[in-house]
Amino acid sequence: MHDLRMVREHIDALRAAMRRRGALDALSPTIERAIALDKSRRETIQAVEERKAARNAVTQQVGQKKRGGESADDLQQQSRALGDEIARLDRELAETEGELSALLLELPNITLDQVPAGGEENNSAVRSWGTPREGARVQPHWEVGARLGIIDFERGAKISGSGFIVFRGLGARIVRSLMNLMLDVHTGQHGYEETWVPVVVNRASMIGTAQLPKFEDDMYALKGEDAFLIPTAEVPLTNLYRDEVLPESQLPKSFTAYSPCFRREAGAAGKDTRGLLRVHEFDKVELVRLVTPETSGEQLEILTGHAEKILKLLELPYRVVRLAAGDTGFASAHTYDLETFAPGVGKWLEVSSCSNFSDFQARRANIRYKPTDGGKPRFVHTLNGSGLAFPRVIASILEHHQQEDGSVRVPAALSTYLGAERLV
RNA sequence: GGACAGGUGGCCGAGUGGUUGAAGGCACCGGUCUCGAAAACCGGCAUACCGGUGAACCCGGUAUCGAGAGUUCGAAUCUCUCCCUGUCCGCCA
Repeated sequence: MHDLRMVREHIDALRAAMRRRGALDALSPTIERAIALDKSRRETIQAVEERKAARNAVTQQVGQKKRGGESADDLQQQSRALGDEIARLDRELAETEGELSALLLELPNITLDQVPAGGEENNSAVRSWGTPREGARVQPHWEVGARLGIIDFERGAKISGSGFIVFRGLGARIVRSLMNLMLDVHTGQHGYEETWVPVVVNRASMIGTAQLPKFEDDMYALKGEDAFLIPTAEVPLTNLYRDEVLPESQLPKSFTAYSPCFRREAGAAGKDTRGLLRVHEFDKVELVRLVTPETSGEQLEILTGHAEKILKLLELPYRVVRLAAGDTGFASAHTYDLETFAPGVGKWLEVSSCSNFSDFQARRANIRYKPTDGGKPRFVHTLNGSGLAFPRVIASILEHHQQEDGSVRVPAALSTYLGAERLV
């Protein structure tokens, strides 16, 4: 969400930012309407506050007269009349502010200077690690998984529906091992606080991290309650300090959590339907950081490095892609996608998306910090990234580490947890 | 799920219709005192929004006592709904 004053005073910058996202045409009416509403909002505020001040003066006189035993019928009459006007203006104001804040929630974040304008075609790899493997003789992961008996797609679909997976035997154990590996590295080497959070959250939390109101169709909503299954642990983790003020000395705060993630993928029907590439429920270890505004740029580099570390440990070649403005998520100001190559499907798979949200989420969620120098509370900057998402990592492992004989080599960092060096 | 009891400023806590944004205390900041510190004493100490030509400061106004709605000339105080917390009972992994 944007600061109303910023919208008012830097409207050109806002328009330019929307243009870089390729969304100016679509959002221009929203911006114009917001500006108009802001103007009428302030006019109404002035009108209503003037009357409130008048009424306050009158009712005080009523009080004095009554205490003196006098009647105050005329004053009461006057106050009642003012009250009627106030009620009318208050309704008008509520209506205006309701529409205005709804509009503000629809505007995406402003991307940072280093983010190129335009869409996906302007994404650029900023670095890469390892060598993507030639894939002609590599079996896709869904065939490997079925052949080894570690992934049961059919029964997942039977018990839950398409896009739900059952891992079995060593497959299930791989999930548990990935969870332990990632949490151990992020807590032990990267200094994150390990957390275990609810996967059901309320509407306020979903608005705080900007899944709502725009993406409600992609969320699993609980029947009979205003609550949702999380699409990522980003939601509970970032909202931990919603409506709180942290001492600056506690920043940066960093949290990691394993959680299942639930996504309806409403807009993606028919895309990546095979295998593990796009499922409705998956597992992930998430990284979240709350930092001071001055440091969020460097903090994104740090966080991205933490996610990369896992790919290195799993010996999976990857590239780091800086997303162009039009491909950058709604709430993000700067995003790096981590993509690992899966030779069996012949695709780069996004296994992590590391973002700096600047103060966009902090403003919505009202997460602030008190500066050490004694200044007024300011909004923190929030960041998060997957570290990493399991299914595509598993797909990549099954394909990249596939051997000539069809078995799969387990990288050393993982085999410690798995208790097996090969999947046969 | 049922029955009670509660939700007031950073914290504790007073306040049941009218100069209450809110007593008192703690914490915090400044000062006096002291060689210095402690104690004592004095003073300060909420946030948001609107306006006063932009910013800083300042000034005026409005709102805020869990949230929302209502009664009233006037609500922290009365009524209703909801949320949350505590205690007891029931149920349950």
